Amino acid sequence: MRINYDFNDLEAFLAVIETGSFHIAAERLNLSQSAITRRVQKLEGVLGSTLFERTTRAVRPTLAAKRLQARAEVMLESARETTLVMRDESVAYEHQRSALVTIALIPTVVTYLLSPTLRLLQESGMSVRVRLLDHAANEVAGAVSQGEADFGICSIGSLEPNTHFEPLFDDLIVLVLPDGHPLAGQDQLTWSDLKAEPLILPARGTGNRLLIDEAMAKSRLTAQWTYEVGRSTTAMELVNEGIGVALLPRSAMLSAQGRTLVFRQLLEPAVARPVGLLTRTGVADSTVVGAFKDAIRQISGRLGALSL
Amino acid sequence: MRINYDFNDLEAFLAVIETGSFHIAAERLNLSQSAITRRVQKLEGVLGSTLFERTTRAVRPTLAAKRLQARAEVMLESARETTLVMRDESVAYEHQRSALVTIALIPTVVTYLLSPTLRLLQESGMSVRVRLLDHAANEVAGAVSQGEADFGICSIGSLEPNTHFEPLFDDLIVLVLPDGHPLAGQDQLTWSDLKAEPLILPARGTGNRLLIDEAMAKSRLTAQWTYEVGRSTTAMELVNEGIGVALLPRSAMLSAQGRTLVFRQLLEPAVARPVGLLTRTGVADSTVVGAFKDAIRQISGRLGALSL
DNA sequence: TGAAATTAATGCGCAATGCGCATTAATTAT
DNA sequence: ATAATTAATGCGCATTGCGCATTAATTTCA
Repeated sequence: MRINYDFNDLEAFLAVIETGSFHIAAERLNLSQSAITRRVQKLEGVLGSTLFERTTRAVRPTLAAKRLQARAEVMLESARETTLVMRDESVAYEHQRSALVTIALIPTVVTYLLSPTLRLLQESGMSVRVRLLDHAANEVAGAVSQGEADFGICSIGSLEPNTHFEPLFDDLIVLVLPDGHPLAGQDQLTWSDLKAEPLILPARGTGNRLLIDEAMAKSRLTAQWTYEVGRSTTAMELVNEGIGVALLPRSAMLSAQGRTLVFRQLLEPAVARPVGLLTRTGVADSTVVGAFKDAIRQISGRLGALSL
Repeated sequence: MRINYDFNDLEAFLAVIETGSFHIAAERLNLSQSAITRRVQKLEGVLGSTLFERTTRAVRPTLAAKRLQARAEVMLESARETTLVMRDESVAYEHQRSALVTIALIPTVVTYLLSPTLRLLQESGMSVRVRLLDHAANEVAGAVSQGEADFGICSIGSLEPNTHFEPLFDDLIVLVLPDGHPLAGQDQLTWSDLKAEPLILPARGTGNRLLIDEAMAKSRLTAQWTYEVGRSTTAMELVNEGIGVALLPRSAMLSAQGRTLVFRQLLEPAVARPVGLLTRTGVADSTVVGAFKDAIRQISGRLGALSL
């Protein structure tokens, strides 16, 4: 779809609605009145709506104009902000990074990997601020690629061209159930066992969702979800409250201790994703960042595979 | 501020970044390759950033380009939606959404409000898919304002001009501690008690963070955080693992049952944020959306204030 | 009631912008 | 070394956007 109006048309429109006059709007924007008329006429043509009921003596916005006003304001402000951000971002950004480690990570690895790492570094006397960008995997990759984070811990959902992935462990997709659920009585399940259950699935577009959709296709199931969530913690809350059953990474269950939740492996096919360090290529680590990575590798090697 | 680029420039830019090639992008948009080159050059000139590192054989987006990408996508989609809406094609748009409810919400209200609501609606026989956009408060407001969600449940961090906020309950900021912590022995604490603790704070730019910074300023404390996190669940994991103590909304503690965590109210000043329903103005609710909101109001009225 | 004042719409001509075609320059692949 | 590929640039033409001048319409005022 081609857009046949531009920000200057929106600017003229807003000036007219705010001043209630074409010629005053023209003065405001340092244009001629006829240029303002033409911009508004252009907008009316493209959008197919009369925006002002006007005489040579009075200008009144239509309902359509009122509906467009808020949108136009948002669009114009967004364009202004984008211009400013693109022109100013890099200097301020670089300056703020000197005393801080920023790690982008999927939240399910906090208990398993990050907490032991932070404890180890605390015990070794390291004192540094840590900013955690706890995102979904796609956003972790984006944050690393864009240099917002020094490095990432995620699964390889979407690799960016300027990043390198170092696997640490494999994370199985498991079925999360409330204790006492009929399916909890079996040690292992297949995807067909999900047929009659109200399902809680990860959001569209995530790597986990793609894997689940694939596995269901292999099992000739259609993905009949009832609830779709962005965060594994939300899913676990809903399971805990008896709303449904969820498909989640095994590592998410480490933060579920004390909950009346159980998990079961799904076979035919078993689904797993590698989780690891994501680093931007061509950028040297600071001493602190290198120490963080080494500590994570050490902890991961020590812990071994997640138990089932 | 005059905007000297337009939606077609953004469209060309996105086509190049998505295809990784000027001439493929040109094919996609039914333009010549030289027109694509010129549009990108124009954008680079206006925004003052090189967007692609390119040879005649390879095109790579710069960091600046990755930053611009998300913004450009939003701006272009907003313009497209505006065009459709103004042409009254929104009738078809609304029709496609009738079998699904999309709710944007801060995750801390899942246990307290959403699960009881979903259970109530399940018991009343309502069968509908629910998409949960479980975001930070600013993103909830954005999702509602842009029509991505039918409504939101959030605290009033950033109100968008086309939204209406209906308060449901007040959410206190509390100190979250591991059981057995020295400060856990007191029923109530002041902000000065935090001085010697490794602090886990919400991310910059969030409403909770602003409130906390304010309260610390009032107590003549500087915000000496050690860890900064995006999600309250990450904070709770870190507290549970003994990494530090966290400042979180009271409602977050409802999902901490079974954990060896306790919370304590902070006084002088006591800090609270109203949490409620966020609705886009000028848009009528479908029957299903109205039922969801009524159920939430009913549950909230029944539950009353969060206990301390 | 008629004349004056005001203001949006339109015609005209000129400058600016955007485009495709053809060509050049650069970079890979063979 | 040559061929193939692809982004950049020159050129000319069509389209778009503008201000000035004028027209048409609508109020205001004596």
